[in-house]
Amino acid sequence: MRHFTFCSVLQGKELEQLAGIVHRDATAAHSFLFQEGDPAHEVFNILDGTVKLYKSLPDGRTQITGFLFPGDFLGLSTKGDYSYSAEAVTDVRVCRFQKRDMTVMFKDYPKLVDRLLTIASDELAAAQEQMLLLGRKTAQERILSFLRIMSERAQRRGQPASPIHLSMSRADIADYLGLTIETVSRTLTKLKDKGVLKLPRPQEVILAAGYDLAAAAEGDA
Amino acid sequence: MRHFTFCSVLQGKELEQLAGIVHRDATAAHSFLFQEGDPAHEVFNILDGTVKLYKSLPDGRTQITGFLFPGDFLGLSTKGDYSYSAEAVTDVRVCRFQKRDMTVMFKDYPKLVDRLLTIASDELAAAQEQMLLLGRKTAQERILSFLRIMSERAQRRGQPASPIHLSMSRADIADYLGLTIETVSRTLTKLKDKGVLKLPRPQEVILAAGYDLAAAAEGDA
DNA sequence: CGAAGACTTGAAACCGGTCAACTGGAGTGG
DNA sequence: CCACTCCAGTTGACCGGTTTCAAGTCTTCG
Repeated sequence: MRHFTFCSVLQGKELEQLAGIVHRDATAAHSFLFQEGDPAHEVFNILDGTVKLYKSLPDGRTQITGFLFPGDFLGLSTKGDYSYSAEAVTDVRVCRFQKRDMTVMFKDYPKLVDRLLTIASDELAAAQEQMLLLGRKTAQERILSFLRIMSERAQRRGQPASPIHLSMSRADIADYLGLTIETVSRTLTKLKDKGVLKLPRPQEVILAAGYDLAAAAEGDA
Repeated sequence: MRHFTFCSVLQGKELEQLAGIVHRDATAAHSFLFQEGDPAHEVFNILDGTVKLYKSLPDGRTQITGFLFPGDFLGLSTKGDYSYSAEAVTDVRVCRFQKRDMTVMFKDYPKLVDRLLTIASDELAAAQEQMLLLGRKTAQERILSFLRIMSERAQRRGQPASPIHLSMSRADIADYLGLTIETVSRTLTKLKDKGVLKLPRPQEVILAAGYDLAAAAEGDA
């Protein structure tokens, strides 16, 4: 299936109707799309770049709950206030629209409801998978799971499975996997020494051909 | 707000219409409602008892992603196959109906769509909170967070905030918090020795009056 | 070329895990 | 009625993977 964004679909079909409803916007790396506690009346669709979602404790400890890439939605299934923060990891382009306008779209395009539920279902399944990772996997399994996730999402965007380009820092990877930056770095080095992967640059991972990433990420030797 | 189940609401209003659609059922403790990989065509509403949802790794390591109590839904936002297993912790009574029948209900009761999205949104927020717990909290913070969650959910069902009745075993608590049963036990003992709580029986926790559980669960001294 | 920041590497400490023994209450049967 | 068994929960001693603290190295960019 071909990769596409919600916005581009809308453009093709209902451009005039949606003029003044859908807005395009650019956001610089490290700036917020919104923060925990902000009222959630906007929905975003990522056009380009990487966004991180996270929650923090009072003393600063942080857990990244997900990364967003082109085509992904943000804020769709959020009611009331945002319960997490969204920050641009790289420079980002998004399209945004008011949630109340989406209700209007529901009436005209009832299939959107189904699509929305599918997205919510996928998000929840990913969240449960991440709980398994955070609660029960070793550092090495977490790193391999992370590489697998990044590789599969790149493929869904039409990119090759390997090399994997990591647009986020070691600190972000650590905050996503519930580890420290040192453990992330050490574990990658160990995998490199084992011949599982190559690291020509810190942000580029080349997987060894024939390595069963999925099995290794689940602890199957 | 008064506690009620979806089923009881339906009963009052649309009993005849739904005859043959909604079924009541009893399930013994430790038996499955469904397992990971089963096709997801049923939706459940818990009437009585406790249910656990979990995912496992090939070697048996298990992460419980949530507990369900009377009034809670199960399978609502699941598309395709279940990506997790659901098992009765205690004897359980549920009401069940086919998801395809729910689509019919959508047409007659459009507010259900909104309610559905609210449930999905709440589930996702809880999942993110749990990721923060699993990725970044200490054993003591996890136990206190757990007690807080159990207490608040009991209150939503019209029960007092304390004493807290734990219907699940130490093993289930451990699998929910990403710990071992020994650490769960030790941490509870430590909190008892500090005077934070009393443990008249393993499944009954009495919180010290005036103790700020919410703050302690987030690491505020 | 120099500075700043990201990443890596090393050594030591520590929190929670592992392994093992003990306790206590519920249920059973002599 | 009491001894026995069973199993969940508790407690203790030790271990080890990950964190912490502290240097190093590499890259980028002015």
